[in-house]
Amino acid sequence: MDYHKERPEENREIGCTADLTWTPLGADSYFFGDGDRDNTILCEFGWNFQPEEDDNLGPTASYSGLDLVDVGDSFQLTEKKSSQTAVPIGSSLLSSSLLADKGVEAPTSNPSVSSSSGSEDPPEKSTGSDGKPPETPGKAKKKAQKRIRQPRFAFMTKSEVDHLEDGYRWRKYGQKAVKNSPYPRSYYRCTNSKCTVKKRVERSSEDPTIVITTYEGQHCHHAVGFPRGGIISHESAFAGHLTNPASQFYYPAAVQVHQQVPPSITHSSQVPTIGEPRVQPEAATSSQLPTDEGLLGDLVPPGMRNK
DNA sequence: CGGGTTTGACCTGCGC
DNA sequence: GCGCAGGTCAAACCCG
Repeated sequence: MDYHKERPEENREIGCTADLTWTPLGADSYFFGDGDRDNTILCEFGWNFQPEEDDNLGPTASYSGLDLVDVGDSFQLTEKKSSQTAVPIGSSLLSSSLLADKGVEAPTSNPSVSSSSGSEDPPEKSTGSDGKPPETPGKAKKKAQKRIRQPRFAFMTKSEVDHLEDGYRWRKYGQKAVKNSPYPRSYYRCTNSKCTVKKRVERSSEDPTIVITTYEGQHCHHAVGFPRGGIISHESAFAGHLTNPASQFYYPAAVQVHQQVPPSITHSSQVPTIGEPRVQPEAATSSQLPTDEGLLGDLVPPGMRNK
């Protein structure tokens, strides 16, 4: 079942080639969900999405010349007519919180809580790879077991700057040219030594004004806070992005999220998430707060809610 | 001097 | 098996 929908603004077409439904969440966003499959995608100016299931009967969507394709344990954002993987996605914090908002048990995939068996190591140097000489234990371990993917999620943001402020401190550890794109992809790692969160930042080759940010993992610590006074209370991998005046963000107001939850979303409960323990401090915290506004609440400082 | 960035090399996964 | 592309490392460099 294919259908298309015109965005109210800019008349940008969002193509959808899956049996899913678009549910308006406000002027700039839609929920793209299929309750039966526990997949939810929040499309904003760019989009946030979360394949929430392990069985991954994911949707295939397209936006601005990109295809979102379910490829098993992750999603791929690929350029049309190209097999190149641009943004693989796992599960996202976004829906996690959103679901929590709905009183639905949020998926928990806390990378900080070492995933799958304590074998998961301090990622940092575990990849002693790069090694020329000796095979460090870490390397051996890495070879022994497949690299475990942390939950990921990505979103697109219209911004002039590549690296958006999100309340956390990041250290850039690499940059690579991306095939079929004139823009390089930057790799960042949370500066907190105990935190394994990483993020990739790249510009859309289709629309240079759009920055595609992909987060992997969840922070195991508090954000450093924002200059404008807000200390991020709960963990959110992207607790902000709103402090940069040069950026244009399209996060729907949390209120809207509450009010316009598409029925389908509520099905997104069981959502295990990549075989990780459910215990997740962050999620727990979120769901406990009566007035919690979910991740979007985390994202959007009160003063910014009604853009 | 400490912390962050740059950048070339290396490793790994995947498709052909 | 090979080549390509993505991802990571780490030395060199930069900056406050």
